[in-house]
Amino acid sequence: MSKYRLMNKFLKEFKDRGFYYQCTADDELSKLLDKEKIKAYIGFDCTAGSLHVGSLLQIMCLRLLQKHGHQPIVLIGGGTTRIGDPSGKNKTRKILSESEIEKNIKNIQNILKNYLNSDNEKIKPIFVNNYSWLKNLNYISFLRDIGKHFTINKMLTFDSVKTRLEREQSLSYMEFNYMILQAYDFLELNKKHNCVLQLGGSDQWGNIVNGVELLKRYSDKIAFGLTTPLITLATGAKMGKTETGAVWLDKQFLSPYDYWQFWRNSDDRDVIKFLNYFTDLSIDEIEKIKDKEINELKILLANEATKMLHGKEEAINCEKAAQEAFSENSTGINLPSIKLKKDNFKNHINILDLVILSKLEKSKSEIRRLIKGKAVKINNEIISDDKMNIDQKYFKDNFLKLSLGKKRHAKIELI
RNA sequence: GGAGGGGUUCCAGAGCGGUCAAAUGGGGCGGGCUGUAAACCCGUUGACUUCGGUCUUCGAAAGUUCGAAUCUUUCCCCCUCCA
Repeated sequence: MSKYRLMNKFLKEFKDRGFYYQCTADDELSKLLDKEKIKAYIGFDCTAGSLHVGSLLQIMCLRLLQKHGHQPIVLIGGGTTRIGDPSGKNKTRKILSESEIEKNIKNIQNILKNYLNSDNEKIKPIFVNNYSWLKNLNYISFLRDIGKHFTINKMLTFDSVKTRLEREQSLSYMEFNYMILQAYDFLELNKKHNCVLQLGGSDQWGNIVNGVELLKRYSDKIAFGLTTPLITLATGAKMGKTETGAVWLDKQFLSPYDYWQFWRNSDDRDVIKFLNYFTDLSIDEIEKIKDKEINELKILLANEATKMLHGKEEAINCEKAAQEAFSENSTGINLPSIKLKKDNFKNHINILDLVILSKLEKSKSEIRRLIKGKAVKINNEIISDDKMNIDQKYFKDNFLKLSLGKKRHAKIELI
C-alpha cells in the first residue's frame, strides 16, 4: 500500500476499479509484475451447469490479467467439486455424478471462452482440470509430503471450518480436506506452469493463503494471493441471484434480452460501480460520463455487459427490443418471440392458456390474480376477464404482444 | 450412552383438536407515484376451478377422533446440556 503511486499498472487498475480486497504481499507482487509477465489462476467450481453473474467479477479479473499481458490459468475444479467446499455452506452439498460434472465443465469452459482472448499465444487462457492430478494422488505419500505442512490446530481456526464446527452441522473429514486439496492445486500449477498468483473472491482468502504457504514450505517458492470483495447490491442482497432465478451467463438459461434487462434494471447507486467492474470502459471514460443521465448510463452498462457475453449484434438487438417494448404504442416486434403453431388457434384460445404457452408465467392462479390487478395486456390493451378468448384477429401480421406487468413482455408469433 | 428442546407454507417465526391454506415480519409479484431506479402507499402471495367449491400441504409412516399442523405410537433428522 505504501508504494501506491509506484504501483504496477495491473495492480493499479485492479485497485482503481474496485477489484482489490486483500493481497498477501502487494509491494512484492507489484515489483514482480513490473519485472515480468506472469501466470495467474482462478479456480471455478463446477457444481452448477453454468456460471452466473456471481462469478463475473472473477472473469473480469482474468480479462484484466490478459489486458496487461499476463496469462490466465482457468482451473476447473473437477476434482474438488467431488469433495465440496465447506466455505459458506452449512450443509454438505450433494455429490454430483461423473457425467454431470463433465457436462458442467464443458459448459463452463465455453462461457469463459466468450470472455477471454484466445488468439494471442502469449496470453491465451490455459484450461486445466484439477481432477487430472487429484485423481491419482497416493494417500500415503500425499499425507507425508503435503499433509505434514498442515497443522490441525491451524485448520481448525479457518472460518469455513470454525462455523461448521461451532455452530450447526457436522463437517465430514472429506470436506475438511478441501482446503488442503486447493492448496495442493496451487503447488501443482506452480510446478507445471510456473503459476505464481492465485486470485479469488474474499471468501477464498483462507484457501488461497494456504496455497501460498504450502508453496513456501514445500518448495521454498514465493507466490501471491489476491482477492476481490464480495459484491453486494445497494439493497444489501448478494449479487447474482434474483428471485426469478440466477442470472446465468448462458443463452440456454437466460436469454440475451433478459440478461440485458438485468443490467438495465440496476439500482441507481450501483451503476458506476458496475461500469467499473463489468465493462471495458476505461476509468477515465467512466469518470467523464459519470454525471450523465442515469438511465443513459444504465443502457450503456447493459449494452457493454451484453456485448461482452453475447456479442455486439445481440446487444444492439436487445436495446432496440427494450426501447420498443417499453414505448407507449409498441407492437413488440423486436422482442424475443415465442412461436405457436396455428393449430392452437383453430377457433380461439383462452387467455390463461395463452400466457402459459408464452412461458411468462406457469400458474393459472397467478395469472388470474394478475388479470384482477390489471397487469395482463395484449397489444397494450388491459385484459379484464380471465375467461376471455383470443382468436386470430388479435394477431397483426401473425404476431401479438403479450405483457405481464410493466416488465415482462413477449411476442407471440403464429407459424 | 443419559437428560431436555425442536423439525410449520420462499425465509424467519406464531399456532398446539374444529372458526387453519395456517398470525406476524422479510422477500417476491402486481398496482399507484416515478425514471424499466430508490423510498413510500395499496393489494396479493399452495394448485385447479363452471368462482359454488375441489384437491394437495405443517419431517416420514401408522393410529385415535365426526374432525388433527395441533393428541398417541414408531421411525428419520437437528440443537443444547451431562457422560
